[in-house]
Amino acid sequence: MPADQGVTIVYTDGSCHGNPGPGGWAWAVPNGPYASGAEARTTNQRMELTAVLRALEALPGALEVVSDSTYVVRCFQDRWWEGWRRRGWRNASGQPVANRDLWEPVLAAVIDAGRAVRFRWVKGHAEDPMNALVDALANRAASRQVGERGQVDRGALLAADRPVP
Amino acid sequence: MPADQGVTIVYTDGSCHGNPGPGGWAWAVPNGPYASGAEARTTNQRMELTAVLRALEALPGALEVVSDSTYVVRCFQDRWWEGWRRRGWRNASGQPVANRDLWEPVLAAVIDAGRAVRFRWVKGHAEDPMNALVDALANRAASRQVGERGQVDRGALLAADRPVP
RNA sequence: GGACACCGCGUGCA
DNA sequence: TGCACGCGGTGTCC
Repeated sequence: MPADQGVTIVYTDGSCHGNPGPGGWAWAVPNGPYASGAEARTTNQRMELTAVLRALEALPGALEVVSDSTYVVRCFQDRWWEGWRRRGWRNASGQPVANRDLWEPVLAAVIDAGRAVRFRWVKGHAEDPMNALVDALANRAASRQVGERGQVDRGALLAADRPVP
Repeated sequence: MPADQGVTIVYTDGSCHGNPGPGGWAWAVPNGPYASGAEARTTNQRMELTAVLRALEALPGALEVVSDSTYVVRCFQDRWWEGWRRRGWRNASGQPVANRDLWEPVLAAVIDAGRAVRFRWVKGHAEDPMNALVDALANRAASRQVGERGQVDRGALLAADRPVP
């Protein structure tokens, strides 16, 4: 029996037209639920982070979060958050850590809650179909400035999905 | 008397079937000379640039180069070349500047020579008949893989010229 | 100095 | 519809 037993895999992504500008986020579980949302003016990093936060809030149990953002993944893999807390939320350059209002609830939900959450990085715009799916969802949310919820098709992932006109 | 007195206007264009693939370039002066050439395997950008370089070599005096390539025009209008030289021929992403072997002689012939050369952008596939002419010439060169030289008809610019099958 | 992402633009094609 | 060729910029970290 693999150690991954019971771990939910969730893909996350964010997009932001203009950066800063109108943005969108999305998460999706293969053959499971998905959700997306939008913000009128934000940054790419905030949308990547928001996608993770919304997934943490919506999904119970052990998680594997798959993202193409090293900003998100390396915070945990390289334990950036330890340095941030030790230095009173200053980064290595002595500047205030950006997006602290999002990082704090994320760390609370992962580190402080002692929850089993693993982060995995995948290259963007590559072969991974689930990464392509959340990319399309986040992009659509950013363009339409609305959120969606639903169930990922088990067949062709994005058959009915096309770029927004 | 306009300041443009004595400025030769030259239209340039490049094409490339497949990109990368067999390509062609062309330049033409309204009611003046034209030239075209071909290459067996190249890119669209290299052909656009080559068209400019050949025009600079062939035509004396002050020039107005008209191109539908922002790649070519914005290098001068936005002074990309200054950044490239400052950064040791790295682009803004830190990668080596592409087509440096063509950019260097072009910059030498324009910037370093202190020559009066202006660049103007026109939308491709629009109403401009001279842009259509050099597009047809470059396309024909790419398809036939041969060069041509001649004189632009003063009448209907492209009466005998049609897209190559 | 390094890395990833997010965009914007035009051209060239299939 | 989607790909390749190329550029500039911001968001963020180490």
